Amino acid sequence: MGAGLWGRDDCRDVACNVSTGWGTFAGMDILRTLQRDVAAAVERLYGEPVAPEKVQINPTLPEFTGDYAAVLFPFVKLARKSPEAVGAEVGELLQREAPYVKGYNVVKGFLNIELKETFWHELLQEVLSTPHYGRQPRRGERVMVEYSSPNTNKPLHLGHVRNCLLGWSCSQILDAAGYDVVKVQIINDRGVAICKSMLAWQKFGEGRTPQSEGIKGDHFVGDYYVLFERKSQEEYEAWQQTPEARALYEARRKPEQSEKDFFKEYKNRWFNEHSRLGAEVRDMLLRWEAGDPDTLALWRQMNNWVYEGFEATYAQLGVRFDKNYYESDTYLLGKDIVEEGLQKGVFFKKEDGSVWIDLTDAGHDQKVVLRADGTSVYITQDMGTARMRYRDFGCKRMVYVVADEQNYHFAVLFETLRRLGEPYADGLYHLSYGLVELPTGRMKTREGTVVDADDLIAEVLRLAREQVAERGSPTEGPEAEENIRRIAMGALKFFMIRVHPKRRMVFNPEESVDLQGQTGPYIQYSWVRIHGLMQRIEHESIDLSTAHQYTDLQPQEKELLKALREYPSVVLTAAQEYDPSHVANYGYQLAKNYHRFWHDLPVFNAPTPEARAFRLQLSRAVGQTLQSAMHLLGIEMPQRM
RNA sequence: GGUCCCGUAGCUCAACGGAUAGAGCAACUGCCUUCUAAGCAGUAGGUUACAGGUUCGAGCCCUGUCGGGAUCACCA
Repeated sequence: MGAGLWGRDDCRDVACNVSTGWGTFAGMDILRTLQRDVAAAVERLYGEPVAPEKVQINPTLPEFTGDYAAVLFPFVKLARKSPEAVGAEVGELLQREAPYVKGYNVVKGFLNIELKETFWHELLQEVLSTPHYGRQPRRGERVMVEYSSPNTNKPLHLGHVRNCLLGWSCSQILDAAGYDVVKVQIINDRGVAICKSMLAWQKFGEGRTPQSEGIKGDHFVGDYYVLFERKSQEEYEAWQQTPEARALYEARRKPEQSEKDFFKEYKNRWFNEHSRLGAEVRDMLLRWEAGDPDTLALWRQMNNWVYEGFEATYAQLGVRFDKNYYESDTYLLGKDIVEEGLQKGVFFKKEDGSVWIDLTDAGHDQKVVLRADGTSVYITQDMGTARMRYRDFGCKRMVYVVADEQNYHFAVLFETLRRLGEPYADGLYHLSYGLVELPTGRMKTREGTVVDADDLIAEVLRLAREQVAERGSPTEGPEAEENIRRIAMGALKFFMIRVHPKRRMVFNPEESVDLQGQTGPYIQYSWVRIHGLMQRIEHESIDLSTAHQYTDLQPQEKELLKALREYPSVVLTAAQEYDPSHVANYGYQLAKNYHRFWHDLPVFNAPTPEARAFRLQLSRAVGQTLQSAMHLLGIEMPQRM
């Protein structure tokens, strides 16, 4: 540090990017260049070394002149001068020595730097000539992303939609950031819940199938789950009238407790101790665990129906998985780790034989990791699957996309794995997202307010079709169908992804998804405009080689270029923070800048051939970047709107 | 009660500790005889829940208070 300012060595990164021809300094690294040169200037002027990363560079606000602003407050103390004086001195030095500076001005403690026009041309050229602009080189490191993770007793709902969209976009972003991403889901295919569906089908199904009834398999199986709950409720209500129930009520009711409240509270106990259906379900679960062939056959049949249904929904959402894990394969895992943890002294055994971990010093409680009877609990299984996945893929990072209800569970799981010394423990991340609520509050199965994923998608498609028809665009034929699908899903996806994952979000199915304003279609529309221009270039064979001769750059054009420059760092930030909303909001900003540019400045009808060439090139760069950014969110561009 | 998350315009959301807190929706005004008006421009809307503190500078960091949510199962 502090070796000469603007010496030969520096020339490489600052300026001499000669290979591209007409450029004289690197465009994309302008922030680092400014950081370094401002730091060097401060050091030269005031004799104190300054770390370049301490220099803060922001885009200049639109109401001031200049392109980028250096924040000078941190240096006024060591300079022993006013912020204005520091700005003037640093600005003067930069303008004299740095080849890329056109001018400067100082407002309060901000040094606004105006860049020469060659900088902007260089920047545009870099964006256009970089293959897959925004993608980082491969790191040779694997990351696993677990998302969706449904139960097989009911269809996917609104919450799964947010989960899937987050999981998918997060995977895409990590991929763009250079990781090799392995996308997995863990399917909860066993347990009491699916047995309820199985039993109801066995008793009341009369051999019906999804095919015979013409409904999706997941809905078909889900309907039997609901049927079971209904029959069970009927049985319960009948039971409440029996002498046995009356006696229990009189004996156990708390003072002030109403009959209704008492029986509501008693339901689980009743199901386990008195219910005939309950006994049958438990019996079925036992037969399943014992490997009874008939039970297993039924179980496979019903789950396969569900998987067919899930596949259809996943296809609509545009999400895929590299591997499925099934709870039926993993629910016994983790016991070896418990044994190991006992030996390491990470776990301890209580008198009854149950095994625990004490996390009180980490701000958590004591937690059971193995029951007294030697059977696993939820967290045992998660420890086991974590290790299995690490063996399967060697991922040192694993991301769990799971709703924030389970924050505590994952905090405990990760801390436990850390203490066990698992090699991937520091790379575990819970991508916790807030529940999707309806305007009326939380979705409740019992109240029938659950928004079904397939219904939701159908509704959004219907709305998009309506809008397309209203604008007089074609709605018939495969191409129109595909455009409608892209617009509809673009709207839905953008709506859900643009919100920070951690926030709870309110979703109004009535108004469903807007197609105007800060939306997916707004972004798609800007791309469609560009797409139209690109097609004209083809047809009319326009000469774009004079773009660099364009001199009179407009503010709208600079704004676009500034936004383009940010794209790679936005992708990196989104990957580091596991937060796709950054990319969504960036896409909106870029589209907004483009719409303004389009409105204010003629492209094809630009005043000069150079201006036209430049604006077409600029449009192309924006189009590519928009498409790339939306691709990271799983949003596809329609050919026309 | 303990722990964690969230409180920003009527609504839905932004804002690496930086300049006068920004967008969209809803409301009101304008702009299609020039590349698609799913667009653009404008008006109005704010004590960033509240009170202190840290510093050149706080919506953001710290402390407390008040509201909302989640969780604190040998359920998954």
